[in-house]
Amino acid sequence: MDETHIMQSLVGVTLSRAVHGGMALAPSLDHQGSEDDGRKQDIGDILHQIMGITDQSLDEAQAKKHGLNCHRMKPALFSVLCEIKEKTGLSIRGVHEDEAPDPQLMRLDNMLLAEGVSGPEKGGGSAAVAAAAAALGGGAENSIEHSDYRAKLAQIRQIYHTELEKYEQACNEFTTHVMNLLREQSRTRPISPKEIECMVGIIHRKFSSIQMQLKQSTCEAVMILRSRFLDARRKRRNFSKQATEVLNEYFYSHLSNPYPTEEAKEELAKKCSITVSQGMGSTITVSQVSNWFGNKRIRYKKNISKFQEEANLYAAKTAVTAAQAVAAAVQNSQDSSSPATPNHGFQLKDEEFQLDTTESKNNLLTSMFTASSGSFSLSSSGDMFMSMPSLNGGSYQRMQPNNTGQPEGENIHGIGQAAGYSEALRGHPLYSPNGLNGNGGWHEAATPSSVTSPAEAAGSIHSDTSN
DNA sequence: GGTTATGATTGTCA
DNA sequence: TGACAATCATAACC
Repeated sequence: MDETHIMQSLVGVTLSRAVHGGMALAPSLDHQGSEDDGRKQDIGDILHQIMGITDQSLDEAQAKKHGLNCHRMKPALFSVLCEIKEKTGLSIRGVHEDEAPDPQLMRLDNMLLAEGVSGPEKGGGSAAVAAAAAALGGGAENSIEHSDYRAKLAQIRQIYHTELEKYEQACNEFTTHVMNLLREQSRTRPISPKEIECMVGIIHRKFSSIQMQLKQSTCEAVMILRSRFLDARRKRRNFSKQATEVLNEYFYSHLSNPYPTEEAKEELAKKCSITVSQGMGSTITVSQVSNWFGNKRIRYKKNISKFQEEANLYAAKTAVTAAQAVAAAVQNSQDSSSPATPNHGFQLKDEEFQLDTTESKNNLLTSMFTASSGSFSLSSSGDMFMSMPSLNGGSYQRMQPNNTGQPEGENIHGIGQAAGYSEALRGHPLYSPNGLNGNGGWHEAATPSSVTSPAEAAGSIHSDTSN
């Protein structure tokens, strides 16, 4: 628009002034009268041709351009154009604008640097991963997720750098192209180096805004990655069946005081270090054990009846295990002390308990003892279940039968107690809602001073064997 | 797709 | 600091 304006003003005013003022024009212009008018007309035609170049084909324009470049009036016209342009101050606007760094861009850069996307390749993102892991309180158990996280981060990093490189290359190419164009144009129109610089600045700003979009989307991708991999809620996986069983066994075998100590938790965590379901390959941590017990206590307390069956199941299960262990112990004892006495009540019972499923064991136990529980010393078995070896493969000391040749029914002390547990589930304070204190808590049900079983085996993880 | 189960988080309290 | 209660978010099941 300005070019046209300039041209028009050139034709109307400036040029005539230039012509009459004796600027660097051909000497023939100093002639007078009608000849002057003819020259003006000539210049007007030239300018008209210049203006018309844009409407012509490339070849036509090229040819015309060459003709004009060779025209004798060209230097004079060009200098006039330069003068006008300088006076009108059209050039170089905003060259030095926006010199201050964009805070948004700075934020993005900082974040990408912190996340290990930009910056040095070495250890890319590992610091961020480590920090995130520390924040989550995780340890080696998160290594798999973290390696996955790193892999994804590396992928993002690679895409980011590739795209960035592309943009930079495109920017350079475009800048070079524009500069060449401007240099070429500067032969026919006044273009100062500052203008070229200004144009380069504009191009760079345009490209940097595109880069900012790239950085922004990269940041978003990293955020999504973080939330997916490092937000524990998102990565929730159910524990494996075995792990749950281990935890449940402990819980129900310590129902009077289901508060494992740190050591017990560690032991449980170790014992549960079976891969959680869905093959994530993680192990259960101490804090997960704590969570599990916290949840379990609350949910058990909230709906005891619902857990009754489960409690029954684990009771029977543990009882059977205990009975088997007792039988084995007795067998060993007999083998070593009185090999001449091959038959003992335990052996038969042991065989009877070689059942396939826990349920069938449970049913058997129930059918065996429910009706005749009176014949077994339930009183002595009140918390027998508490002392049963549940998970650590530890001691059965409290389960050692009295090897005193009592009648068979009473000899199967452990089994009787197991039945007693079954009974207790219905009536014993330890396994009834009454086992909880008035506030629905366990703390008063088993005081710390009384929970340590003297018979607890060394190394046992039972931290809170009941009273 | 709705419901239930369950692991994890958060805020509060002792 | 650990336990509890409420809640969230997801998995699992129908």
